[in-house]
Amino acid sequence: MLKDQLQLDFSHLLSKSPLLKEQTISQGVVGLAEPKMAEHGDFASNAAMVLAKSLGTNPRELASTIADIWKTHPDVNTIEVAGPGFINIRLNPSAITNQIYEILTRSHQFGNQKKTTARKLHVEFVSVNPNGPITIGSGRGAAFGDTLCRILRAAGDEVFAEYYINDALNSEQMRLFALSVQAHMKREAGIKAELPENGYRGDYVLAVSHELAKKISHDADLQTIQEEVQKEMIRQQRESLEAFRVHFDNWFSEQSLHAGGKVAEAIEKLKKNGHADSEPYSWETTRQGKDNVTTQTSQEPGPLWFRSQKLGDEKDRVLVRSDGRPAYIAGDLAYMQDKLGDRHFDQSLLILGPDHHGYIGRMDAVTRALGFEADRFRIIIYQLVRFLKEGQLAPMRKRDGNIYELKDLYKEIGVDAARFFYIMRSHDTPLDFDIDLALKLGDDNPVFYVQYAHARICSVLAKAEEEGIGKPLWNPSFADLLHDPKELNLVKRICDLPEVVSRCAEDFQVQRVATYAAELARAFHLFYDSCRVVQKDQPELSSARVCLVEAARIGLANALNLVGVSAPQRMHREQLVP
RNA sequence: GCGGCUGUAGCUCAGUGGAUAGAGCGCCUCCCUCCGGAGGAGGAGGCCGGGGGUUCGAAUCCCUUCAGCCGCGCCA
Repeated sequence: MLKDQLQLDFSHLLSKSPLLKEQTISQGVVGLAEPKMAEHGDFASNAAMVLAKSLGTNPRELASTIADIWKTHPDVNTIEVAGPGFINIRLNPSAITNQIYEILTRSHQFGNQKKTTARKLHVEFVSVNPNGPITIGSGRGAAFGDTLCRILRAAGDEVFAEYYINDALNSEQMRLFALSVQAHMKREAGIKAELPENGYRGDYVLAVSHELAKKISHDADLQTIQEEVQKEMIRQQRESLEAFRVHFDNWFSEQSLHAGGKVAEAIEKLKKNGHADSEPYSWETTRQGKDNVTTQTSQEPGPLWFRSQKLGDEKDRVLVRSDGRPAYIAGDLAYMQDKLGDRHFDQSLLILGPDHHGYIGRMDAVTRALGFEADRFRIIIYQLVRFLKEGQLAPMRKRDGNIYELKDLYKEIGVDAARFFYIMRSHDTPLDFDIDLALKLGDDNPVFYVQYAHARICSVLAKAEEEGIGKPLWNPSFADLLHDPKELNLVKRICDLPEVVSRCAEDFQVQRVATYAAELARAFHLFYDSCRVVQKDQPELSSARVCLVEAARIGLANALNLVGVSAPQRMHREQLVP
């Protein structure tokens, strides 16, 4: 927006100057930034300090030379050199307020960018095993992943969100889950049945067993039970995620890779590339105290090894177990080939929880072994969520029956608060989710602060309608009517959105959108406190301010939409009390 | 041991190599004849974990060290 245009204009002006002709002047060299202190102007440039060295001049002298050049720009009001060589620029207020026109015009598209070459991105997230409901732990991945998808789309990329269903029939975990369910079904039918060792317990297992007993007999073969119970768990997961406003373009079945022969194909490709073999030896890794000790044994026949260590992994991996069943990584291999090879995604992003660090090395090896450039695949790890209830650390394990489901969380505090809380902190930071605090938050809740600003604007707009101001179109003559520092600050804050979006798309730090929303809400509240919008005796000013306030509403609504939080017309206090 | 992440106000955390370090909560004052007070103004509270380096300039980049959390299966 304004800043980009100025940087472009300024670099153009500089490149015409004989003094600086030798230098390559790009937008980056101009380096406009918004100073923290208002007295330093609307924008400051450090160009003189950056260029001084290569030109062999004094930064302050150079700064005043540059300042003289930029002073010719029509939007510049005053320009001065300060400190070690900063160039502080104050713009004509109308240059700032005229931005309102563009914001109003772009409306719900405001903040979205167009890229000359949109990347085709694949984003996989959540993908929990179909052996339990979505927990509050995976909820972070759901909120983060969905938000990231929305932001990447806004930044101009083509995004395909996919859920990878771990439904392989040869999965040990799923076999154990099916066995556990079968045992519960038998018990319910009054038949004595032992739960397998490390079997699944807990209310949800009983519930799903009960549900399944209505459809099939406990005598059914294990594969049928596994298929049916998976179907039911996935249905429940999907329901929870939809209600949490988390959308997937596709639910991808791991089993389809096995059944369709894609796993076998990928394994063959690896063998051909020389990255897999079944040398008749194998290693055994045992744990001695704190250390892993690897000893070479010579068992025959050995498994098929993926020689991932040569590709940067910490050790080789078993690709096909000694008994001929493919290991989990074989599915990953086929899936990668499917995404980057068959479906031609430019890049594949995989969002994983904190218990998957070990994944990075082997997946990078998988990418390389298949012959893809390493940077076409990227894992993003989010850190642990801990969940506190009544001051206690609440367990989330799936086998002790005491899980906290994502569903329960958003039923308690609402989807808006839950989503906002999940993404308002960097995914790199561990998150303590105190449910009691979240419940009593009410007034202090940052999401309400932002939503309240939006609702307040809607009230103002309704008031304007009542007073006959309606929804005026932006008139350039309004630009000069808005000159209060709070008004100018509000416009500048709104204008930050496009840059926030691009930066988030670069480094995945999506909490910046939440920070933006809170800052914009603050700028609005500050404005609201000192500038009355609807004033009968000043129709022109009122119209101008209505435009400004509508622009602020657009900024808030679009930011909230990016993080999957609603932008309400009004807030009801009674909604806070369940 | 190896690897990942984190260390910023009493607490929870923001922070684009830039000038005097930011918010919320909590604590202490104050502001509604008024478009929603779920708001606003002010106060107290900081060797940005320690040390070195790069730079005109470092909370931010590099190295090192300390502390905390997490991960390292022919499980997925």
